[in-house]
Amino acid sequence: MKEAYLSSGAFANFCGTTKETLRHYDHLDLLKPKHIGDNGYHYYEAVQFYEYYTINLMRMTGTPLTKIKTYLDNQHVPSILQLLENQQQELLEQKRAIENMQFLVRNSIRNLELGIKAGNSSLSTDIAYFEKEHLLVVPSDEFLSSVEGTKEEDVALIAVLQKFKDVCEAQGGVRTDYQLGAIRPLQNSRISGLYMRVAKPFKSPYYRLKPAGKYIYVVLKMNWDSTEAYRVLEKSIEQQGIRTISDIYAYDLAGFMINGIKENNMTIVSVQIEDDNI
Amino acid sequence: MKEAYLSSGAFANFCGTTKETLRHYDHLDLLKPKHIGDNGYHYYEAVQFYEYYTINLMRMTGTPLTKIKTYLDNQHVPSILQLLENQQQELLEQKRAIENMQFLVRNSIRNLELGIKAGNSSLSTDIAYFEKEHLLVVPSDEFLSSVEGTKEEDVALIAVLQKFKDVCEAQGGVRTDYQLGAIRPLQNSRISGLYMRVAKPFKSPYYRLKPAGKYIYVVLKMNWDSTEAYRVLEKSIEQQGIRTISDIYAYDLAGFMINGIKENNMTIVSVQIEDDNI
DNA sequence: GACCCTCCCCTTAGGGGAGGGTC
DNA sequence: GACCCTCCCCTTAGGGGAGGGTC
Repeated sequence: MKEAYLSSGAFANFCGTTKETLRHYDHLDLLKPKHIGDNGYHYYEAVQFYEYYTINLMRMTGTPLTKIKTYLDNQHVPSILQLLENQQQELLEQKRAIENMQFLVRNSIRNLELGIKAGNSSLSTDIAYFEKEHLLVVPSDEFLSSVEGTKEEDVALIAVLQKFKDVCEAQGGVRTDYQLGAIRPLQNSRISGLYMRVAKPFKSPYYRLKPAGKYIYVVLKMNWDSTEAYRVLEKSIEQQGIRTISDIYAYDLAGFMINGIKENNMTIVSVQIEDDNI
Repeated sequence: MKEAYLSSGAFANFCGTTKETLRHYDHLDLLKPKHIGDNGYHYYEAVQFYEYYTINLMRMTGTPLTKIKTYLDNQHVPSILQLLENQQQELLEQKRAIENMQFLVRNSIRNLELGIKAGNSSLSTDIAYFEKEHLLVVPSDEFLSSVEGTKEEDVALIAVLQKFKDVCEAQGGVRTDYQLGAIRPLQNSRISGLYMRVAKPFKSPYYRLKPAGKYIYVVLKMNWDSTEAYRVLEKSIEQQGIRTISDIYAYDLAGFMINGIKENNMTIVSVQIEDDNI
């Protein structure tokens, strides 16, 4: 029963890989068939599944095959333990990177859907319940001081992005999608700060919670200039006698994914209002 | 201010990549510098960071650069949305794969440390508190029937592994490290079933909880044959008048990582006992 | 007919210089 | 001195045949 050999194809199938891969490992002396028939056929034993499994595990975390070979060649318990601890660290980092991207992708989908839903034509306000968001807010004056003698529109994007990057790193790698938004008080043409959404709250004066609640908003499409959107929003608030409880948030919904074309541009401008309005 | 160009090196640094990568993207017409100086220098604009960022995101999930190019070339909102949803799916799968490996690595580390701690020399019993484990148990008779006319030692490993794989898959991808253990009733030389540890409980007659609690155990080293370990354990239980509340679990601690060498072999044989023993 | 073998050539996403010019 | 350019060659982990034999 012990000599229940598997042909290369059968063994590959059992391991969930291909003959070519096994062949490659054979050439590297990494995993060799236990027996070679007179016909030249490669035969593997079932227990070699564990060897393949080990190789696969190490490979998954990016260990090169040559390095794997040295580990397998001298099976030394402490160094295997060391390797495993490195693997564990590596896996943690990979997981973090994936969670980063998940945040990014989730945000992008949410933004695009919000923009698409808004329809294409009129610039009209609407009221909806918005979920809470965690923001990293940098006050305008921190940019203005870093780039001398400029008005806010002129602040170099590079300085802005660098600032956000620095803050994120200082907070130990806060997760953001680098999508910029602006905060402006009502009835005031000056932006008080720029923000990015982040995944979680963090301890810093740069953190601000954008609370869940009712918001009045307008989506501006196919146009870079948001002053018209601000105007429509403010007029609507005044005419309907709505009591607001936040500044104005302006946020680019199209995002970096499709920001190359003017027709794709979508900006949402919103203000939180008291729950009992309307 | 808008023409604040960045040299290739500065831009690469800002994006967290290298000049060579940017050069590669340039050649592929994937991300080209906004301006080329008379000296041949490549200059990028800060806003191109977002283009790099997009490329990087897609690349992270395995999208080939040529495909990324077609997406970027025709910025079409619905197809970008489609792409993002694929990315999301892909990220979920990658995360699952990583969690699989984390389970595997964590188990291996735990096992090796348990084995190392046990010391090298004597075959003596000890009592300790063990955490609960989730097991996938396949009764012996299911193997015996699948391989006709064999005793348990002779059951082909391939059939055993295949059986476990099938059960795992039938349960929707139950997570295991494929490390085999055996269950044997006390005072009985016949194994009642084989098991593997799994990450979580699952709904199936094959699932069994190995509860947390006090266990008496012995670690066997540098020896494949565990009958001696069984004997020592049973004798100890009898002599000390210990009241047991489980069958005997025999489990290979060295695992597939280092199972090539007899000197590395480590098997733990344990039985749960009543909490008020000793 | 389905499987297996041994060459042998090909791919993706860059990395690493050499040799020479630019800030 | 630090940075940048254009060739040009190299790498990892296999994939894809061609041409020919085996179960």
